[in-house]
Amino acid sequence: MTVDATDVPGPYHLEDQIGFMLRLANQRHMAIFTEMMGGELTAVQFSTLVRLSEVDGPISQNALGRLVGMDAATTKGVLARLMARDLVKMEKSQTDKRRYMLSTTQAGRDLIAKLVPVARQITEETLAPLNAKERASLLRLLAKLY
Amino acid sequence: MTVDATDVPGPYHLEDQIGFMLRLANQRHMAIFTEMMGGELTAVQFSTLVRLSEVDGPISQNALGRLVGMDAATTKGVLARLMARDLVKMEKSQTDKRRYMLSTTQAGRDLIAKLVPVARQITEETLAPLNAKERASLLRLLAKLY
DNA sequence: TCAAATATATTTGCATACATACAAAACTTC
DNA sequence: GAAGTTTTGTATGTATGCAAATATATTTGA
Repeated sequence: MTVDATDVPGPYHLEDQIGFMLRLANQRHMAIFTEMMGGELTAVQFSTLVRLSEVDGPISQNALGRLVGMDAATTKGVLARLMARDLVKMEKSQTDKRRYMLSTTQAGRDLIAKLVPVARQITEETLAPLNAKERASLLRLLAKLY
Repeated sequence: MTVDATDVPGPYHLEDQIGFMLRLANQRHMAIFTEMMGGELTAVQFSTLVRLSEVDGPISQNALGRLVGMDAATTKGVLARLMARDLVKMEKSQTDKRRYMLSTTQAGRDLIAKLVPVARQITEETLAPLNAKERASLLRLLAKLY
């Protein structure tokens, strides 16, 4: 009877856990985002507005939420805040009475145009510790995880 | 006068942004964590309890929070929930009247012993799409980001 | 066609997470 | 040892994020 080293896991270090590291990296990014965006939009609000301006046909609330990776409850709150600032508008669908049809306002499109360059700088600042090859590698690996 | 291609940024795609990808990858991990942990502890509660059992000398609230990457306000809530379940205990420091000295209870240590194997499985499940080399690379790159 | 399954939206409750402001205690420095 | 700074803990408000329950409307399939 022999001992198999693979049966003996090493010590459990938080720093070796993907979840712990994802949380810390995300926190660092969020700090950079909040600071550089100067409180204009949160990261989720920005993503949502960018997506809506991309599809820019009218789209339902849930469908837009899915495109940004938010569940229905979260989506409702994010859109409520965007609408309160007149960056997004909502109309009842004629064909499907459950739906609201969402679209950007001119103010929403103007704000996106202004903030996209800032968002590029935020990405640059977050990735500053990595070279070009490492950046591509990281994005590729993250994309595999979901 | 010539045109420099580096002056013309390409289109802005959310999928190329590190922040968007970090958020999605983290979400996927959290879903796996919540499901496999069966509601015993949240990811942050687990990390906090593991850290506290590692240092296992008494430690102040803020100091523990910093070791897990939480701010003071978040730390307070997390510890309140762990204490309510008798996984952590708190005593007033004699030498520093501002401080609470935190330590794990026997129930806390027992729970950690039971859950560490589950946490290993959660990490494995989250990283399932990657081979060994990719996993090491991802952890290394994430560690550079904060 | 009508019942069952789906899709959409809302609401509530709980758990991070950060900004901000505050009070008390301890430390540093001159 | 007094003044200024730092640390610790608390409280509040805002913003995700998910689970679960509810209600309504649409689509599907037997």
